[in-house]
Amino acid sequence: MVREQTASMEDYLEAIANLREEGKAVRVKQVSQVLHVKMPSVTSALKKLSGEGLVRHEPYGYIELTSRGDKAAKDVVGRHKALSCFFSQALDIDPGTAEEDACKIEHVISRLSLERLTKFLQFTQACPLGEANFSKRYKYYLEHGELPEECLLRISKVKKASE
Amino acid sequence: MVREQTASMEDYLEAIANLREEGKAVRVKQVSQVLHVKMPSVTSALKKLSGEGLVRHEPYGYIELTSRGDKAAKDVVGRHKALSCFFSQALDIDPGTAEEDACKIEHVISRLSLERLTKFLQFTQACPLGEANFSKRYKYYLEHGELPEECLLRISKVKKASE
DNA sequence: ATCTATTGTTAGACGAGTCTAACAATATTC
DNA sequence: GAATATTGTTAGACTCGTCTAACAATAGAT
Repeated sequence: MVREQTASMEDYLEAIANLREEGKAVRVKQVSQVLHVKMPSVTSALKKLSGEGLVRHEPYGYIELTSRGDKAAKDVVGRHKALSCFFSQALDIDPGTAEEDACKIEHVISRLSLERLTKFLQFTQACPLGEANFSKRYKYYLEHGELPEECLLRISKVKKASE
Repeated sequence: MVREQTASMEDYLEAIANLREEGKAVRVKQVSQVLHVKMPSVTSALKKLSGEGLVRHEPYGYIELTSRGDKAAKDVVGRHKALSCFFSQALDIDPGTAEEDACKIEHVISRLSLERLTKFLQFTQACPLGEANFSKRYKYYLEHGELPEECLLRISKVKKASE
């Protein structure tokens, strides 16, 4: 699946899908507010996306995604979630920054890197190595700039145990 | 330090800095080849960057960075290196993809996330937790889809040792 | 020193995406 | 149900960054 939409068009698809998800009426005004653009920009984007069969929109009516549009939107949303998850959980970034970065990076990251990022997150959460998990030790390292005592401690214990 | 350049202009600065670094003569042709754009695009970019005092360039002459331009370029290059390093080393992505992704993401990632990514990499490399380091275990997980034996094993050993 | 190949520049078109201004349709309110 | 407010559309300007085509300067070869 090649990336066939520009960053902007992906943003429109994503915004429509999110509004849909929140049960809100999807109208030009809403989209324009979410994306911080003026209404004519939305109209113009909708025209383009309709032309490509990703969106259904009669003038002055509600905005809907076609099944193809929905698929494309879900793809973007998935990328977004994976990224913001990675940033906030693995890197302990504040939600605001995590969102911001996800919004930008979602348009440019490769499939492979995204998949690996996800797996990395799963791994760090699945491989706790004792009572303190990886994330906790990382956060200690972030705060103090050096490895946590218990991390070094554990190494010596392991060595003893395997002797 | 706010991001004051567009992605394109950052690409030009970066390319000039890299060519410089490699000791090559920095000319319009070289830059155009590196960035896969035509020469008029380079000329036009140079005009813009000169106007902003980031580049020195007499018509038909060599291209140089001013000190401000150099600073800006070093900043981009630093972001690029941090990212490609993270992708290739922490996520075990092939160098080609790591480069590609770094090239895109370097223009949009926040300072904070970049810093954390770097620290994360340092941490995973500094916190080996025994003979097999974190990266190795992660790569095992990548290949086999489950935690390595020795990882689970170590946990029990640690538990035994601390009993 | 001239002729040719290469490199670089200028001019101008184009596509993408945004905006403002003006107008049109729909909703709301009295 | 007419007056007004809100929402949406159209038209057209603008920026950014790219391109092609045509021309100009420099470098290299004979």
